[in-house]
Amino acid sequence: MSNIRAVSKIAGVSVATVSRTLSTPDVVSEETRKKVLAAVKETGYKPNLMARNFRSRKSYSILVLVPDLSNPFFAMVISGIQQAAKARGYSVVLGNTMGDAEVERELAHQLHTNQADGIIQLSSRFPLAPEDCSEGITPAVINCCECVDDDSMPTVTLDNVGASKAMTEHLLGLGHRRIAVISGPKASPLTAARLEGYRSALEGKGLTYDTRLVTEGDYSLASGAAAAGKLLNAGKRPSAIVCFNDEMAIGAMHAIRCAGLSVPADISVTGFDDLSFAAFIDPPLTTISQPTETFGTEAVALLLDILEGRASGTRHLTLPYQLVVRASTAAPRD
Amino acid sequence: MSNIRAVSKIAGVSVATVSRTLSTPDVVSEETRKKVLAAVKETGYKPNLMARNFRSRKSYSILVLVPDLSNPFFAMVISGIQQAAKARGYSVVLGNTMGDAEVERELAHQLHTNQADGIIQLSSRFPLAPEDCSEGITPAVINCCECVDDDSMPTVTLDNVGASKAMTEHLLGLGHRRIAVISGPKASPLTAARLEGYRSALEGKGLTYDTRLVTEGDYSLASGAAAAGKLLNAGKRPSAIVCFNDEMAIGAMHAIRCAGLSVPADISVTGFDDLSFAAFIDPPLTTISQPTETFGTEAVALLLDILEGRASGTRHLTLPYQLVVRASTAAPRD
DNA sequence: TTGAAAGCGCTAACAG
DNA sequence: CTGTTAGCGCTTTCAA
Repeated sequence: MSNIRAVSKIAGVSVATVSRTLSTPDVVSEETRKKVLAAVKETGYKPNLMARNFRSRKSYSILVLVPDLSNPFFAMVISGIQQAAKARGYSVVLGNTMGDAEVERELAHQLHTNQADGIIQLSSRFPLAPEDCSEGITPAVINCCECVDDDSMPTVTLDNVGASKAMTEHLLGLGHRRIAVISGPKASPLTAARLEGYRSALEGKGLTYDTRLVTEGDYSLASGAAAAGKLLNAGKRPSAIVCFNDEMAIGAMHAIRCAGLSVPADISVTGFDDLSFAAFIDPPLTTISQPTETFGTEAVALLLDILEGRASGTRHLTLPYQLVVRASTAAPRD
Repeated sequence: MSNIRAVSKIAGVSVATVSRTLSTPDVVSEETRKKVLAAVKETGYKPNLMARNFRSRKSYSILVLVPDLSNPFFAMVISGIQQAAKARGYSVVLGNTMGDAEVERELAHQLHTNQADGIIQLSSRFPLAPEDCSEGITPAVINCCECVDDDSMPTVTLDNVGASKAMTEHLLGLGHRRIAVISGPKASPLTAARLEGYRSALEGKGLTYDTRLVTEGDYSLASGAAAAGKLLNAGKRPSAIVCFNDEMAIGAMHAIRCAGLSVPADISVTGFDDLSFAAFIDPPLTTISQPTETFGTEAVALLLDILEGRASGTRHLTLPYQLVVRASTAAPRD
C-alpha cells in the first residue's frame, strides 16, 4: 500500500504538496498538480481515510439507531438517510437496537469514542448514557419519525395529530360511529399524539373517547391480530378499526377474516405508513402515507447543521402526511 | 476530551502502561493496574478508537452492499449480519446500491481507503473495481443470499435448486400441469438456479419446459402484477404460478384478483422468502422459508475467517430451505 | 513489569 | 505557491 510519502518522492515534491493537491487542488500550481497526479496514478495511491479522519478528528459517519430493521417503514427511512448521507460525504453505521435501551446506550457510546460524528435515533428515547453527555455541549443526536417529550433534541416528525385526526374524520365521514383503535405502545409519545388526533376528531363530531375501544399493539403483525381478536370478542363490535401502522392493520384484517367477517363490508380497517404492500393486498389498505425519503434527507441536514456549527437553535421539523383512501374502508353496514 | 497522556500523568505511569492496562491487562501488575484504572475513572477517559484503529490498521467495520434495503428480506438478513458483527466487535456500514454497479464500486472503494475491513455483498456482482483489486491477495469480499458464477468468491447461499424443485413438486403433487413462473432477472445466476429446480421437477414428471410459461420480473410488487397480467392474457391460462419472491407473488395475486379470478380456486400462487407478511395476507401464501438470521451469522463468520487469516480455502456454504404450505395453493379446478 | 521513543499516514501552521 | 516541521492519540518495539 503506497502512502503519501512515496507519491511525494516520485513527484519530486513534499508530502504537504501532495496532500494539498488532493484536498485543495486550487492552491497548487497547474504544473505541480500535474506532476503529483501523474505520481498518484503511477503508484495507484489511495489516501488512507482512516489516517485522514483521525487527523481531522472526524469519522464522517453517522450512527443510525433503529428499533427494528425488519420493519419496512424504518428500512425506507434508513434508505433515505443513507442516500442523503452519501451525498454529503458521510457513511451510515447501522445500530439495530431491538428497542433495548441498554443496547442503544452501548451503541451510542461510539459517539464518544470518535467512531461516529452524530446519531440519528429512530425511536423516542434519548440514547446517550449520562456519562457520555458532556455538560453544556449540544450532543449531535437527532430524532427522526418519532415524538419526544424532551424538547432539547432536534426532531423531524410527521404531523401525527393531524394525520390521525384526518383518518378518523374519513371514517366519521363514511358514517362510522364505533371506531376502535389499535395503538402503539401506550408509553410512547407517538402513540399519545395519534390518540390525541383520534380523540379530537371524535369530539368534533360530539362523540366521546371510549377507552374500551382503544387497544394496544406493538406494531407487529401478530399484535395487530391479537388486538383485533380482543375487539371482536368484547361487547359491541366496532364498525371500524384505526391501526397505528400497516402491519397491525394487516394483522387485524387477518383476525377479522379468521372470525368469518369481511373487510370492509363488516368492519373497515385503516393503516399508517403506506408500505408498498398496502396497495397490493386484499383489500387494498386505506392508510396514511409518510414522506420517508424526506425524513432521511431532513434528518441528515439537521444533524450536519449541528456538526458543522450551523445549529440555529433546536429545530423541530414537522412533515405533512397524506391520506390515501383505498378499499379497506367503506360505509358501515347498518 | 482526555487522552491517554492525561491518564498516564495522573496515574504516575507511562502512556505505554496505560495502553497495556487497557488492551492486555494481564501483563501489568495488580498494583499499577489499579492506579491506572482509578485514573481512567477520574478523568472519564475513553480511548479514541479512531486513533486505535488507525494505528492497528483495522477499521473494525464491515460494509454491507444491498441492492434494495426496503426489501424486507434483505433487511432481515442485514439485521442478522449486524447482530453477528456486533458480537464480534465489528460495526456494520450500510451501502444501499440500488442495484447500480457503479455505486457498488464506489462504495466498495472504502475497502481500499481503509474505511472497511471487508464487504458482504447481497447481490451477485463482484463489487470491486479492477484497480481496487490487489493482485494475488484474497479480497475480503463474501457473497450472501445470491449465486455467483465466479467461483473464487466465498458464498453463503440457499439450496435454490432444491427449494424451487420442492415447490414445483408440491404443485405437481396437487395435480397442476400448466405451471408458470415469474422469475427474477434472467441474467442473474440465482434465477438460473431456481429455473433449473423448476425444470428438473417438471422433467421428473415427464413434462417439458415451456418458455412461454416463464416470465421475468424484478422482484418488485409491480413487476409481479405486470408479469401475472401477461400470463393471464396469453393463450391458455396456467393453473399455478411459481414466483421467485413473496413480493412478486403478492403482486401476482393482486393482478389475478383484478382479472376477476381467485386464488387458489382458479390459480395457485407461490412465493419465496416467507416474509412475515406471508402468513397474514389473504390467502396466506405458500412459500419457501429461508434462514435469514443464519445467513447473516455465517456470512460474518466467513468474512472474519478471511480477515483474521483463518481462510481455509474458498468456502461455499449452502443452507437448507423449508417449504411452507399455506392456503394460496390447492388442487386445480379441472 | 515498566518506560522511552519511534512512528502509523496524514494535515496544518508557519516560513520562505 | 511550496517545503519544513510538528504533531493527532495510540500501539509497540527495545531496553532497562
